[in-house]
Amino acid sequence: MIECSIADVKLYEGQEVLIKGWLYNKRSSGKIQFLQIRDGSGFIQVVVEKSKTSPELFDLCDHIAQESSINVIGRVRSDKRAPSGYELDLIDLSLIHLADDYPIALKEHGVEFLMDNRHLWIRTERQSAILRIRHEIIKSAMEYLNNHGFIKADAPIITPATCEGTTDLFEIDYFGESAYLSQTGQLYAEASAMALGKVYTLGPAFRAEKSKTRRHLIEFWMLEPEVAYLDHEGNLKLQEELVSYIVESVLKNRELELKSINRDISKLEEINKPFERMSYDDAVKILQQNNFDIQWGDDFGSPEETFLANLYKKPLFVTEYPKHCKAFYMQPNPERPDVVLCDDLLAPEGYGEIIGGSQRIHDFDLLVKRLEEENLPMDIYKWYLDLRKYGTVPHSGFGLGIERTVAWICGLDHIRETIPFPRMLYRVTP
RNA sequence: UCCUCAGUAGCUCAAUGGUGGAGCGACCGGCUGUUAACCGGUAGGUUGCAGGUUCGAGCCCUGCCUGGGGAGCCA
Repeated sequence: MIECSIADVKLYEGQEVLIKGWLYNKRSSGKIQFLQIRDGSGFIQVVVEKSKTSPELFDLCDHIAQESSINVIGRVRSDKRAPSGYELDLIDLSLIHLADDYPIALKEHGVEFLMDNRHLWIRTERQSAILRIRHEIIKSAMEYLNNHGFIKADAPIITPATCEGTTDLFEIDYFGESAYLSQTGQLYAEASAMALGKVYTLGPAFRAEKSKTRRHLIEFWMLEPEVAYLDHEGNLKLQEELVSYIVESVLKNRELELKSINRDISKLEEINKPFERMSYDDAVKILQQNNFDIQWGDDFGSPEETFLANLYKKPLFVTEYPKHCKAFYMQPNPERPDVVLCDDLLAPEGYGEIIGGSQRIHDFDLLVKRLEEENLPMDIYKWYLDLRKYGTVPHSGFGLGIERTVAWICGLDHIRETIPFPRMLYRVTP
């Protein structure tokens, strides 16, 4: 007897296999039953014919409730009618646990109901496919970086103060002192890059902002590469390479999942290097020509970003924003000190910003001046300023938002489906 | 925080100010190729909460609660 996963069933045509899984759905037609089962790796249909089954076994199959756990022994048969190309003819089945009335029907449900039942919703074909694609995105991103000499050097989640100075933080009691949940690992990644050269951090980021849109989570995951001796231009190239590699890997390794969520694959196949580029100056001109009420110096909102991104089929870099729109640590353009060497990477199809990156200020005096201009507390950044006192070098990095990348690659309407248990405004359960 | 929409059966939704219904799910029965199967039957309700208007309120008014979508902020 071969025990195998549903994903591997294709390797055992004509043979008997044991699958340990759950009953996903059931249809019956009197003397024939169709059990759809799942095991986490995929879905397959088990055919139960009355004429080929004992009365006890046939009756057992007829009474298994949705999401009951079962072990199925069956013979693998290829069948053109099956979505995955294979079916199992039942030989034996044992019931591990008979499920109670299952709340989630394979029908339409409302958002609130599904979110209340997120712990069960993730069992559905669509949600589990999205989570497998999320895994592929994280795996391939790490694979790319690992293969290019990067060291994974994670940043702390509990931090003493704000890194960027603006956004709201979650405060925690750290043995009587105030500490905060990290909103970015970047400053620590910069320190690690000075030790290890090329590094990345991967971890959750927390923003206590009352954002209530389809693009925002309170807790989201961010991949933040940081590279010593890398300039702005090199930073853009690294982002292009990484994102193209991720898209290629998903297309190559998650074809079934993309199909099962009805993703238009042709749109992903157009994603290749080089990506589109546009300076902030040009972006303002284009927006003004298209009747946006915007002046040089204004930051873009999402309607502006969406308009710009929709001009192209590939991701778009918008570069060199005005200094005052961006964080204190970004390096001004030496030839034009009113703008900084930064980029936002906007995903196509209206998915908006998936990366924010920049070359960092490496000059001690300039960094101090910027901290003063932003009225940030100097003592908290003492260790960060040390990096500019002991062998400072030009360096660059960026943050890739995992969930927004998943939403774009999967073509989802809402970011809440991109992570197993989303944390959103006013929702912390399940 | 602001703008906007919504709350009726376990779920998705109907119901002109005048006797609260249907589909799905559950349960019972029928059907040998179903793909969210189909057909027949049974059970299932404090219409989010509190007031008000009215002969009469699921429906109109006020307040509150909960949720959806959007803005700002950003990944």
